[in-house]
Amino acid sequence: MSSASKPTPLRSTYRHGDLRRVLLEAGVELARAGGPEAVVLRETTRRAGVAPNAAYRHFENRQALLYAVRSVALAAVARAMEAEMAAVPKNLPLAEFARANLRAVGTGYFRFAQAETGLFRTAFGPSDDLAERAGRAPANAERKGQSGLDPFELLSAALDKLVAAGVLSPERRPGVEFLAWSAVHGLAILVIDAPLGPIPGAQMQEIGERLVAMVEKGLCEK
Amino acid sequence: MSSASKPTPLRSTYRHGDLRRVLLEAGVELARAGGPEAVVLRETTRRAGVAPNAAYRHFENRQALLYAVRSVALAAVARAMEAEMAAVPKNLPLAEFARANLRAVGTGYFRFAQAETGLFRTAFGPSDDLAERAGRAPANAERKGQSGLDPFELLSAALDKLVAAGVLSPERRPGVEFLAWSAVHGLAILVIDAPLGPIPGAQMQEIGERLVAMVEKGLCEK
DNA sequence: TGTACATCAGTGAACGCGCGTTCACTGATGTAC
DNA sequence: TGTACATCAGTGAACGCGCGTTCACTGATGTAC
Repeated sequence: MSSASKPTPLRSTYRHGDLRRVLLEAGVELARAGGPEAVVLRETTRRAGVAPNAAYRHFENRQALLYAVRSVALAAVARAMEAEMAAVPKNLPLAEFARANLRAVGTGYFRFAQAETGLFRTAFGPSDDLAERAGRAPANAERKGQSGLDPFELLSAALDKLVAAGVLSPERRPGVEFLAWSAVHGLAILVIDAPLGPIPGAQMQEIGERLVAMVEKGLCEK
Repeated sequence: MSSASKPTPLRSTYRHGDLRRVLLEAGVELARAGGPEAVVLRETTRRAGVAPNAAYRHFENRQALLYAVRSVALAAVARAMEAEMAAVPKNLPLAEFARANLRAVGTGYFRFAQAETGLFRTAFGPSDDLAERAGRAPANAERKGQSGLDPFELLSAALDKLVAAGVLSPERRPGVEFLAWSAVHGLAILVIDAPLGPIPGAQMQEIGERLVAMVEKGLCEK
């Protein structure tokens, strides 16, 4: 047991004890820096200071690790949205509160996309596994925020509040989350990928506000 | 020169004569089937019936090939939008025509995303080369439609028409393309990646219409 | 019209890379007696 | 309290894969004379 020659022991025991968590955290770190395609088994184990195949004791394969990371990322998005919602003044009139709440959902989402691009892309990027898309991976406690809701459920709840406050008519309610989500997600992509060319940062904030206003207006008014 | 033993000659001359075009077409085909990450040098040359390194006579590297493919994809999007716009009745009142024109831009874009997902993702996917993002690859004739406008320019033109028709006030005009683009692009992503889970195809068409209506309303009304 | 020659498009072989995954193993741990 | 043993988390080595890219080459083409 000559321990001096090893490059970085990082752990004195033969058994790790908490490798699953450490691998997951390393995977999240990779996702944060490089998006879903950066979540790679070999690098993950390297960071955990462990042999590449050790991961197979805790994850069936690379895809399974990526799922776990994605759940963490989704939870992070949810928490960012919740934080934004928590900043909405509680003493507003009902209708106004409901609107502010929806705006908070949008800006929370949007800000997270700006601040944590890699995690955002991991959370919402294409799931290359068709099984997941087909719904084989259903509701997952891991992907939720403190409120117990995932990002999409937070949006739905905000829209329900809008109906309850009489701002959005009930018959227009069904499917509205898809419209709202499309707009905000599209803006997030605009910021992340800049497919239309770079946008001056100064303009960005204003565009975000105008977009949310557009959604609110386009959705609610007769 | 025993030609019988070769697996598939595909070409009798030693020189190809038109390899650049053939490589580009093979690359487009790969993009069509698998998006930007499928545009891979070795497979492209394989399809062209040529040694892998032959590509370097025509493209500096893989990235250069991908750019060329992206330009073709952008031109295809532009043509799809133009086709949709051409279907707008010419005899409508000015304001109505301008609105219909904007809707055509949106639905053309959206339909292309549905019909040609791989090319769409190639056209608008993240450009992993920062140089391109920074603007080193400026206006490119290749990426335009018959009208000489690229997809983004088509959208801008439609919005200008909206102003000219008095539907959109001039002071609200600046930056509006980003709002409109965000909404429609977000919907396209919704369809392609289904990050919110599968959406019944029947609902899809309706959602598309409602989204475009939302944009129109949210943009124009006071 | 015929011949010598420069050009340069495509060849063949090889490189190093990092990846996911499988195999037979080893040795620390915790439990049963 | 002490010993034998089963468990199973992590090891070490290896596999095959497809990729981008570089090298020195070869031989068909078109031009100059």
